[in-house]
Amino acid sequence: MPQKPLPPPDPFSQTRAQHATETAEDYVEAIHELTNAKGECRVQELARHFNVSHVTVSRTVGRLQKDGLLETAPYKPISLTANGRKLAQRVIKRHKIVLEFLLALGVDKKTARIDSEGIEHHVSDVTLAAMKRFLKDGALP
Amino acid sequence: MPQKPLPPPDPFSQTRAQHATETAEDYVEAIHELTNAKGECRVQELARHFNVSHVTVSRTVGRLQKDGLLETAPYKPISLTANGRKLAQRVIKRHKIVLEFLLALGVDKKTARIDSEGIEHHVSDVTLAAMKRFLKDGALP
DNA sequence: ACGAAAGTGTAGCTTATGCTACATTTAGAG
DNA sequence: CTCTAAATGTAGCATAAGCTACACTTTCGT
Repeated sequence: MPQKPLPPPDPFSQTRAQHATETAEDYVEAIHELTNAKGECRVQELARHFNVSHVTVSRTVGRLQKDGLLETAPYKPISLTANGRKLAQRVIKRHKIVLEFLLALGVDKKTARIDSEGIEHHVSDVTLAAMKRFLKDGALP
Repeated sequence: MPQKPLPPPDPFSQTRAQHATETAEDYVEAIHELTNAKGECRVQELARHFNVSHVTVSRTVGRLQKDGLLETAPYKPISLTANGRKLAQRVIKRHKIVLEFLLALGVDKKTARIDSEGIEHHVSDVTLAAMKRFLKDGALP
């Protein structure tokens, strides 16, 4: 007999999940750098950094806390968890390589900065390795 | 005197708008190629192509029609408008350059295909020019 | 010509990301 | 110490993109 339709096995997926991941990466990266630069990281700072309202930041921070990437409390600063720090370090390293790669390619600094932020989330380990090789060898394989 | 708060001057912006643009680019690209390959483009084909439900495609197609990028009618195939075709050609050209660039960099075909789809939306004209130059000269400026 | 299968549309739910307006807390000036 | 300004939180709305379930067309085989 036809059973009751199974509960949604995959509540959200694909693009939505990917965007959520990109957001997480952007946030941990920013939190890591703002913390290093200013000693602590505040909602308002993130809002300025991303050029969005503090409300948007506040909600996203809540989600990332639920996901175990950061910790905070009402009216308190935001700090990364061990997991968050690990992710941040990976993301920052990747971002740096992409940026340097674009510069090596002859892209001007301002454009390279902008493009690298968009591109970084879509660079696989394989492509990242190719960029590193290029930066080191200055030539093709 | 404090006037009534102005009506929202910018109903949605930034990330949301950018994602919407990326979606538009992906769709016109796919529609252009599916039309070339199969003579016509159907909702179901797009759903298979993007690996999403036909409902998602249907809604997005409605928005893109409203935006003047394509035309369709209930139960009819989808075709690009002049604007849609123009956008598609730009996107396809850019995508092709990014893909060839990654291949030239030594990235394997499968990875290059995947990464180029993520990267293409974030490559500015400046960076695209740098990639073209690299493909042509095979060296740095 | 009819009935089933495939395709498409509609209703309604979810999450993620934006916003404004308003409430609350914290911190700093006096 | 108080009182205000800045920061943060909450309520409530919008859009975009994902889904399932169900209804309706089209198409195609028999």
